[in-house]
Amino acid sequence: MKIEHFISETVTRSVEALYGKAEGEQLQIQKTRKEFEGDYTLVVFPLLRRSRKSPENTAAEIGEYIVAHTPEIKSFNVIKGFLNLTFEHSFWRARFAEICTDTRYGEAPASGRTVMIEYSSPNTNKPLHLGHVRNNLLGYSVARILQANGHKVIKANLVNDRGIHICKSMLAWKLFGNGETPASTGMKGDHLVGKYYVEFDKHYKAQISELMTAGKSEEEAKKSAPIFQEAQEMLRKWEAQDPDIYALWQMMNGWVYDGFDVTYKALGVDFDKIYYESQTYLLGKSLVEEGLKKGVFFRKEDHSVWIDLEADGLDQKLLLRGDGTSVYMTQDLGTAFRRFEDNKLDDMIYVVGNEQNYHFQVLKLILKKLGYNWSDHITHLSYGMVELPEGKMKSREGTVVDADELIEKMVQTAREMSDELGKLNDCTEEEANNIATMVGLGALKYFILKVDPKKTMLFDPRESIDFNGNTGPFIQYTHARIRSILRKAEEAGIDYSLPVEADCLPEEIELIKTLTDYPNVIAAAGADFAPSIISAYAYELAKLFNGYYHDHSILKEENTAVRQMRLQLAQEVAQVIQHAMNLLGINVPERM
RNA sequence: GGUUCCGUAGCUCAGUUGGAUAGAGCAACAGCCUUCUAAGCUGUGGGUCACGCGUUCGAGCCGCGUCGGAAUCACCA
Repeated sequence: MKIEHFISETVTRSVEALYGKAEGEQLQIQKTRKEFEGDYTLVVFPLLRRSRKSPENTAAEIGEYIVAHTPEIKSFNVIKGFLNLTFEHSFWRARFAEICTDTRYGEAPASGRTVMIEYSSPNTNKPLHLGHVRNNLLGYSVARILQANGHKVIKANLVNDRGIHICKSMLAWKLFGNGETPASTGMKGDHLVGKYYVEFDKHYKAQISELMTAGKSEEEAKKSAPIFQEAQEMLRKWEAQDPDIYALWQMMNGWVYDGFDVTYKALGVDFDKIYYESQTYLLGKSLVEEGLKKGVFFRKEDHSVWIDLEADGLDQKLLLRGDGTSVYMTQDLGTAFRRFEDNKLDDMIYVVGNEQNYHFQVLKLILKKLGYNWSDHITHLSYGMVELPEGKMKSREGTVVDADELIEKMVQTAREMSDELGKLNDCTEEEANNIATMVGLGALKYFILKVDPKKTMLFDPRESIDFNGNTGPFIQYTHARIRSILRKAEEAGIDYSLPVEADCLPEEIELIKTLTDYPNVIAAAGADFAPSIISAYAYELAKLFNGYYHDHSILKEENTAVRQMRLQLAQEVAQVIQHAMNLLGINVPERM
């Protein structure tokens, strides 16, 4: 039985026996805080009306009753209105034995729900940067967490492969590229295409200032710059499926996809479905027709279609241009509809930056007004910007942190640090590289995932590369140490798989209690889409074990039963750490 | 101006449905390698939880207001 159920049932029964049945009132039970004696605590303040006694007397009365009627509970103490209950060691041992035999500990049974999570969704005109890294890591981790909560998860990526941005790169490549390819330059495809996007911008800016010195206003200059008009012409040709443009588009996008694949692989993220906007951008028009018929939308004189959301505190929003072409919102209405219909989704989660909060607010509202109740099951997992110590990232000013460079730097630093510390001296070159990769990426991933998604976060490259403190490598390190102990136990032929009856130290009880909490942590992280809850837990567990590890010997313990219990405990801690890190998409090395 | 979000130690961040004396890490200082991995452990100092009012036995958390910051309010995606 789950421990929370056991406690709440026990306490509820006792309270009812003393004061009669409660009327839907929830008892407040929580883990006892470290500075007090006890395992679980009942807050008695809400019960005072029924007991008609002081908080202290009420708590004492309940405590006496519980201890007298519950063999598993050893003792109680009362501080103000808090009743602290202490359990017998045998109770914790039994609970620990349950955890050890559960091979899928922490994971919830199948829920029968299907959830789609869309993340990454890159543009194909430039490489991924730090903002995308946050997006990808969040999306992937939340997908893992939802799986652990028993849901069927579909990871989706909607690639924005068409539009004026890619045409800019294409045009600049055509004009100035001299036939360069990833193969001929040795450049990663996305970086090569990105290079021409920058190239376009350079010429564009030059033309604008030229036109402005010739007397045009900035706005005019922006519109009439020849290179810009040429890019627009290219987009028109693309939409008309001009064979030459189409071939160029396919070739350059292909380069970008090859480049993205490398980055995704390095980050350890993947997808079940990849959608391309070139195939979905015409969707949604029928929904607009439907909305017009229902009178939810209206048409203006120029034939453009709008919805008036002023009554909802928002403003008017365009849904279809005057020439009948669709806009972003049209497409998103269409794709949402298709996805719910095609996949029988229960929930849809979009991992998209907070600059689109308004968009998703409107999207949900419109679907609701069209009568689609599944609109309530759309979640925008919004995340804040990643800022640098010097200020904001601006791609045009060259202050972006490139994802590939960052990954390389992290791995390289991990390698340098471990060489310096002599950590990997007896590894082969290949092993050492693998470990450095896990550690470098672990540092990066943990650094990003431990922050609440909705907050703007500061990425300090120097701090992220510091492997001390509340970091991924610290947790990985704890895991590696435990594995090392277990290897040695195995070499010594110690069998610690059998149940043991040793008494536990307070630190050991503490560890078991923390392990007991793991399923709740996964559930909470799943409900809030919050990898940060998992990371906080993993750190707490690792820290707890580290302190214990320093103060008590495991292999050298002479009492066989105690040693077995400690080995079992170590093994279980390692497994839970590994599982938790897995949910964050972080690999844990066997040694480091 | 409207909408949404943020404001917690010098810095970066936690803080579960409202509960006990608000927690970590970094930085600073003082200890700890003859003993299972020192990428570690132990200790010290550091706070008007932006501010005010309210609800409550009880507020960092809930409500209202003020101040400060961010995003957004495109026939871009």
